[in-house]
Amino acid sequence: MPEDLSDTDEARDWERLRDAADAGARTALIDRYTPLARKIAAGLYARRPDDDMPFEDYFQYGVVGLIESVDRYRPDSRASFETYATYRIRGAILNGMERTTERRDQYRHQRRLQRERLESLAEGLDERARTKLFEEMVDVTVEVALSHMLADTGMIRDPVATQEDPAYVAREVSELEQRLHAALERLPEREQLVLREHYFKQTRFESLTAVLGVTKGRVSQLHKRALQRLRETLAERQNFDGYL
DNA sequence: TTGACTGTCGCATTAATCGG
DNA sequence: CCGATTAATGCGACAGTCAA
Repeated sequence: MPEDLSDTDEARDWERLRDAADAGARTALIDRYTPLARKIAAGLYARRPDDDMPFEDYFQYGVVGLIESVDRYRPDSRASFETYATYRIRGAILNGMERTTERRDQYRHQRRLQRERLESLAEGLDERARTKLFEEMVDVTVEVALSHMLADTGMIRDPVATQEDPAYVAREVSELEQRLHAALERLPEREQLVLREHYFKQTRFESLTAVLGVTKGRVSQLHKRALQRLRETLAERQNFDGYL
């Protein structure tokens, strides 16, 4: 975050975000407060009960909370954004820790896969590799976002249910959720199923073989293809790089 | 006690291949 | 060409062994 961003810039960003749903303003605001998320994550990390979760994940959950904050905060509300966001960021990290404890094994496994993907790019950063790195970042982000949201809400919110359930009507759905949901909806049925089962219910590929009537090798291929499609869809619309 | 080594398990991924 | 299977591969976690 640039140090010289003035309060005026920030006020203008809030205005652009609220009035015009300006993606650039949104990213700027997220960038501006990322250090806050890092600070809160560091505080919680220092008092961590165990070593199950690496710092990057505290931070990652913090950023998710920050994004939610930016999307839901009303500039004209009484509380300052920092106060509002601090509460949410903290909550997001604590939720993340709780879920992590509950699903330790699945979590570790998932992390390994994510790490692999990024580490495979660590060497020889020429221009082509950089492009690829960005694509991989989007890919990993999609996975992290999916596991976070699907696990958190039980399911990406169903638009039909949203209309019928007053509790949901009142609740704002974040832009990222909407995008993911839209992208997910566009996937072929079987690929959707793989993602929903795998990320929401932590269903192993082996168990999906019975549901889909295919072997786990095929499930893996469907999973890979689904992520690829999601990545392409999300990359079409820009600004996804603001999420990590 | 410790830490290096080895084997095994459970999992996802991938290359090769098949069949419609 | 596309969807699917099979077999091989790779990886982390974990447990057991054994010498230092």
